[in-house]
Amino acid sequence: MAKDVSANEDQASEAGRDFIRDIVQADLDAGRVKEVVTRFPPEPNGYLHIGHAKSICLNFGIAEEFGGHCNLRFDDTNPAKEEQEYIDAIEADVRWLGFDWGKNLYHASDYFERLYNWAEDLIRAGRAYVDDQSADEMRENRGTLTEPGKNSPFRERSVDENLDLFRRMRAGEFDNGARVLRAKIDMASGNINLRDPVLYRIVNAAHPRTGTTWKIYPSYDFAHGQSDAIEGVTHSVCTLEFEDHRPLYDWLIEHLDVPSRPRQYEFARLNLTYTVLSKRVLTTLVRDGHVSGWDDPRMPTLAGLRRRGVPPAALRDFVKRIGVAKAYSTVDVGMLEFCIREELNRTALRRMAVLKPLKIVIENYPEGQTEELEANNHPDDASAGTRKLTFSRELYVERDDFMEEPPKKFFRLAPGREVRLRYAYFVTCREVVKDASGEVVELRCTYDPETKGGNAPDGRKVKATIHWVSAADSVKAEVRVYNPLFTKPDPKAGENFTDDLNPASLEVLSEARVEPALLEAPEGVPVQLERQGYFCRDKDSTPDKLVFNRTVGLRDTFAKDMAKEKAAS
RNA sequence: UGGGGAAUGGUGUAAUGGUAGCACAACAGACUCUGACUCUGUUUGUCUAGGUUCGAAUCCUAGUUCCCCAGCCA
Repeated sequence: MAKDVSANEDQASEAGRDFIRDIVQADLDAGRVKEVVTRFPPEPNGYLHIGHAKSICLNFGIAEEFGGHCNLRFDDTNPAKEEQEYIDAIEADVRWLGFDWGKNLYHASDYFERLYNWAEDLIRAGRAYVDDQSADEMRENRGTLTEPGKNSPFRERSVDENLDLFRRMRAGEFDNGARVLRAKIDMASGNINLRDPVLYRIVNAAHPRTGTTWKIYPSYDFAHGQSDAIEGVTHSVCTLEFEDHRPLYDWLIEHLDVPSRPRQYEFARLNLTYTVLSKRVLTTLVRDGHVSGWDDPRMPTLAGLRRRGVPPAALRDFVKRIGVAKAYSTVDVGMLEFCIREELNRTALRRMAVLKPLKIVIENYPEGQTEELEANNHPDDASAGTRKLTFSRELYVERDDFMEEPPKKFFRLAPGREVRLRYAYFVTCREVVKDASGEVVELRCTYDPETKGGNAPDGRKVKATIHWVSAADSVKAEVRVYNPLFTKPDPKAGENFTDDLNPASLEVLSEARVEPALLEAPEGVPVQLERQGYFCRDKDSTPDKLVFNRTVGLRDTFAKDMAKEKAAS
């Protein structure tokens, strides 16, 4: 790692304000809260993605900045969808992102008994009832967006009957879906969440933590606010789609004897161009094999980003830069790439590798001779040290660094042209060797021995410096280059989302050759392959086959100019 | 006349009645043993129409557009 790794974190301390932090500050100033308590409350029914990173950074960030704490709480109220695998992955991902909940790890399921007792309280107060209607009947009687609903025929049951029925629900006397417990609020409310929302339903499924102890489970609405209250959460921060749940959240807190009074605030969730962050779509992508798994490097999951080589500091920086607001917005994925490059430019060691090799032979370099040349591990950080590169008569350069008929702005190798091999010598292309089909298979070159180390004593300049590896020493590797998973900036997230899937999201370069130092590259730690981008060794690597992932390419104004010219002509 | 939200350059986000700022992107240039990095400069914005005010992104009125809600999901 290069020096000054904490530079980004220092900037983080001067983190910008947003409307939520303003509210927190005002509550502190007014003495409404003494210690700020937030929570990150994932449901363990999938893997965390970059949208969750925004929420994690917000919740943990606020707690940290105001000297409070943030709980990690699993909202595990629906055993039909939840699995231990997800619980484990979520904990690992939050830690990886750089946050520590200390001893503040909780589960909504820890509160099942207390929640149940509160439900009985509500029944005794005449504010909840057991409804025998089927799901279909309930839907019909709920009304529509513009028409009020109709009261359930079971709405006026006696407290005793409700209590008896609810206890029997708990005891497992009824089938899935036979009855539910509902809050008695207002079937004519314009807010559909207030039309007697379901508080408990019967679910016959094993819960990852409570097993088969419970036959009934609280709904999100009944569990969330009360869990916040139990934990002393002061600021319950969630996304915009819960805005019209807030009246219900408040109603429950008001009518229950809870130990504290949390408040809910909502912010806009993250959207990214060329990316889908819907859990349903991500799950389908994995299940139907469109990607290799939750940690496929093309996935926007934290596991995928980690495997791809994205440093957690880059993600934190990204979240800081995009801000927090209530306006619906879609962030350009280019912003993310910028944050990744910025972090990696500072921290990643430099190496050389040729992705699409083209052999060159230095005709005037003695056969069998080799020599060691010194190369910097980081251009801006001498403490990163140097390494040796082996130069020899036969080398590989990048195919894209040679053109037989170069256009005007192409500065690299071409017949008769002299370029610099990085850290080595000036070489001149003398002859182009082609195979029967006319494809260039080899370049015959000469080198200037006077230019050792990369500079000419006569002061002559060269317009390009290109990377290379030695033919004998370099190691074969597979390099996986990732393109966006979707072809459109605003891909469909509905049933037919596969229409927008990018068939070329994965490019495998199986003939790459890397310098020997890369044999020791640790998995997941990116290096810069000079002039190309940031890459890290993938977990698929074996002792005889190295596999690298491209995290992100370097900015490439040349390629951009060429593309523009091509488009113009 | 169902309820709840949101509108500031291409994108994201500030400005809480007083010079519309920052970042990304884009463009032009400098530098360069990475066509990277870095540096310099430039372009581009307050949804619309009225009103209040010395002064409006901000306040008022009317409109427009977009998002969320009719799970026994969260």
